Amino acid sequence: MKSFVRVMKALSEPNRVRMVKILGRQELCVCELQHLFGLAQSTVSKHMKILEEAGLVSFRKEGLWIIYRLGTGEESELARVLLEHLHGSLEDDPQLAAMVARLPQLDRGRICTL
Amino acid sequence: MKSFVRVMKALSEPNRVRMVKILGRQELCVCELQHLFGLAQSTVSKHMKILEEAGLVSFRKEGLWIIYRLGTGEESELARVLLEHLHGSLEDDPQLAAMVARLPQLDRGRICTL
DNA sequence: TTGCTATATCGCCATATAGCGATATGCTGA
DNA sequence: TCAGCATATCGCTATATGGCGATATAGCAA
Repeated sequence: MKSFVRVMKALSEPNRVRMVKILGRQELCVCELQHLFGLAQSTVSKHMKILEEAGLVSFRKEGLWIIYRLGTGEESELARVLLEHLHGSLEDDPQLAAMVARLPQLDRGRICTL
Repeated sequence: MKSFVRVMKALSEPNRVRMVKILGRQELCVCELQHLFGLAQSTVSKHMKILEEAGLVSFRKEGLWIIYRLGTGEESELARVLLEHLHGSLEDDPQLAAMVARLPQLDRGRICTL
């Protein structure tokens, strides 16, 4: 029950859902997410922790950057089912679409060392 | 996005998840749920409204009783997927198991007209 | 080492929500 | 009509959570 609720809560917040959707397109570091979403760095970091603890995303370190990517859902059957459902859903969300449109212009080196 | 979050929020609360699980076994009126869960009537009613608005349960009236049953998920693909996932999951939750064990003794006529 | 940068964590505030009791609504039966 | 019961809604309180800025941590570079 605890892990079930953990996954459900993680995807009960629109910005976190969008983060998962975005990471489904390409992996991103925290400061890229911060610029895409217009949120404080601490807020993004907190969201990613919640998603990571739910088994929805994972990360690797690359120098100073923590690069997040979509999880495989292998730890949690529920996470796997929801990641699969999200793949192809919610594409009509305006805020998500706007961020997806800005994805190609993202330049990690330029944005993060500002 | 709004309907997605509505469904996820509805199943982000342990007691609501248990209510869905219980209704997967048999339909119940509000006062039966109230007695099973040991919650105030107003609390149960509020939970059921949230689940109903998410398309996870439906109800019919039978005299004074409002009898809730599991939804079919036909309005929401996400609801359908989650109801399917829940079928057979979380059976190990102690509180849920305790309530399931008490299900056979439930007697609507005796409980509700106390 | 020192300085710089990216991320994580902490402390706080505003809002959301689970819980309750009290009250309103709605149906049934006398 | 009126009385009584099941359910819904309202008002409130305590806790949870999303947001921020400030600070701590960690890694790279000089």
